[in-house]
Amino acid sequence: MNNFDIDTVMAELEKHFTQVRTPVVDQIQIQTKDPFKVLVTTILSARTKDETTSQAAKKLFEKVKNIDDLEKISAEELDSIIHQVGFHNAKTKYLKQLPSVLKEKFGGKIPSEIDELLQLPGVGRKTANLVRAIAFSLPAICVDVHVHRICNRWGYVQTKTPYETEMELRKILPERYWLTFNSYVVAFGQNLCTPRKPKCNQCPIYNQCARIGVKE
DNA sequence: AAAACGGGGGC
DNA sequence: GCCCCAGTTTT
Repeated sequence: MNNFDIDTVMAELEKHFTQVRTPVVDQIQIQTKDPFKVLVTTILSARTKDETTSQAAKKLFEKVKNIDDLEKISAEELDSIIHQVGFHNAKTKYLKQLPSVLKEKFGGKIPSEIDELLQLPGVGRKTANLVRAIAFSLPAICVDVHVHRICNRWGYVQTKTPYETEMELRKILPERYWLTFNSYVVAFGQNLCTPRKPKCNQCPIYNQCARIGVKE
């Protein structure tokens, strides 16, 4: 039934989903690993499509390249640039608060620890972990809805909340997979292992999966 | 624990 | 038109 083996699963995910899609921050990362840009992009990306986030971020970075630029830009202009991302009213507010919080608490530098990142406006656990992983190449497990759903579906964890999933994965997921896990699982979750009607008949790891909660 | 925030894309 | 969505904050 459930022959779940994380090495087999990761090998299959690498084989099938490396090229499919990467998080928007990875697209930005091609150009820079600048923690400021990674942080801003990641805040903008919350529950927003990558393509939309990417367009807004690129436009924004033409005018705003660092904390000082962000401090100077007016809320109106900022909003006009990022209006196409979802929740832009809240995100405009967060970005306007960001420079003062960074300067007062962290000496104007982007912090790399989770507890520090969580003090920034608009940054929750998912964003904090993603910034830590992408901008600083430090161990982090980024749990979004895909990771939470799929790890439970596999039977790899049995958890109620994304936070519990993160804590459990910290214990059982080999650290060599931490940086890539989210990208692969998200690509897998978008293309095959969708919330409803997953394409189990096409799944390369069908025999690894407990299919908990899957209606076929 | 539940509601609120929001525009974009698939069908 | 309707349904879904790579979260975080506020009530």
